[in-house]
Amino acid sequence: MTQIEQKIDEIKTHLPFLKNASPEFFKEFFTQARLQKIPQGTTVFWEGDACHSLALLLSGTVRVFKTGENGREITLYRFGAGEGCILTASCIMSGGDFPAIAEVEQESEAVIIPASILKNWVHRYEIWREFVLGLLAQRLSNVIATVEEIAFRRMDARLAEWLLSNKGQQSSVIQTTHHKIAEELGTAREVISRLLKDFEMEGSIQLSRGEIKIHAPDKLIKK
Amino acid sequence: MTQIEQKIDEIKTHLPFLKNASPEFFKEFFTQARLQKIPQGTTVFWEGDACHSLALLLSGTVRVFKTGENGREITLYRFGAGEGCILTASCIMSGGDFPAIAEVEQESEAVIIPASILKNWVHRYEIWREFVLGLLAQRLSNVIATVEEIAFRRMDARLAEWLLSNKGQQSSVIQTTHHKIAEELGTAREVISRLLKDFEMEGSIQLSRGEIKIHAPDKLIKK
DNA sequence: AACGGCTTGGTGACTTAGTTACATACATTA
DNA sequence: TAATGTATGTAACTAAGTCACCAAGCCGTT
Repeated sequence: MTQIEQKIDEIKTHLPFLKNASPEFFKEFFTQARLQKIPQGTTVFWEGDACHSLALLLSGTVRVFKTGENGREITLYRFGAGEGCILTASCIMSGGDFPAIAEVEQESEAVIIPASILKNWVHRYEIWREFVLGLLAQRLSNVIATVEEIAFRRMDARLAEWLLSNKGQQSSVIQTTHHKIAEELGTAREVISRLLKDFEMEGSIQLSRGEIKIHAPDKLIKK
Repeated sequence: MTQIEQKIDEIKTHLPFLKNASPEFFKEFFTQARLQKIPQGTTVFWEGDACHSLALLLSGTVRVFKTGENGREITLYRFGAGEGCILTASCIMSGGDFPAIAEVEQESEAVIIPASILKNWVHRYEIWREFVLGLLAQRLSNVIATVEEIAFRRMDARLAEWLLSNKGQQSSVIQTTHHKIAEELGTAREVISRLLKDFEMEGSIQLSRGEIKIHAPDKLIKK
């Protein structure tokens, strides 16, 4: 197996929709696709950017978020291997601007598809259409779920849930700062510190600098 | 001009994308399309519904909203003539459930397209694709704007804005209840009553049962 | 080790928003 | 006009967000 064949194989495992592609699309995809490593911390899109290309991730994760005047942030969703920044696709198709900020959280390797090619493929290949529409639909329901979260649920419940779904399988330790959690959930650092202190008081967790240890997950579930 | 020709003409003015349609698509559209009147108050979709057809509005408006356990509601967006319930299209294309509730606010006349036909057209007609993708992209950015609103902006500012954008051109009177405004903005009736009272105290508006009269729009703009 | 600067977390006081539980006021119809 | 239902007012309390500042831990330099 040549190096190129190996790479193609790797890309296929990360972008499963390619497995059902016609030979024609398959060939064209690999003719146009350009591989690129994107280092951690890179801002892929700024709010208001025109979109010139779509990134399909093979590895790493990207966080898409909004910022408010007061400097607070809220995460809309993240995407990882096999997914693309569908907001890009959305604004390529509709000609609008990118309405948020997208930042690479963990170093990513991505296939870059120029905007004009993306649009062309949407019209020519069913499999690509299905892929793009599927992602778009999924994002829409992600963001609607976010609206529901922040409109109706209490902060302590959201925080408890976040803690539970962000601990490792066995470890039960989370390495993060109060500030980062606040940006996840769209609130202020002080609010998170306060609630975490409460959780610590009731014995659910234990706090130390840059680290949260979960002692009683069952107590958190009940929130 | 026959009655049918007249109707076709009317539909064309409400669904402008048809003006650029190929004769082939045009013919098929009018073969499949079924006209239907939907009375006010009808719930078009319940949360969790499977979607069997898409409604394209010729007149009237539909409100799409979420409800929380405590009975509160929040409006995600509304759509009117020339637009379709794109969440339907989204879940038709991705096979998911409808993640919210859609209710007819003002009696509507709609063209009903069965799910299977919709999907078929997406693959066959560029003009239909553009239409569907355009709506989808627009909804996504609507809902993202909603997230920003509720995550970062103060209630008094949101209420002031709502009042200003819901008054008539000259009238400056809004016929509604505090309860309905609360459901628009995703908060409790008491909060709206309190803020409106404050606005009245400072002389911006005047309250009476079922009615809000705006006296000093400039004071509201500053919020 | 001592210093300074930076990051992280803690805290109190205050404002805004959401909840609970009623009390009134108005409007429609029996 | 009595009864009922809808709309609004309000007080008391809890939850969340803001502001101002402090303290502790961390890291590099001297």
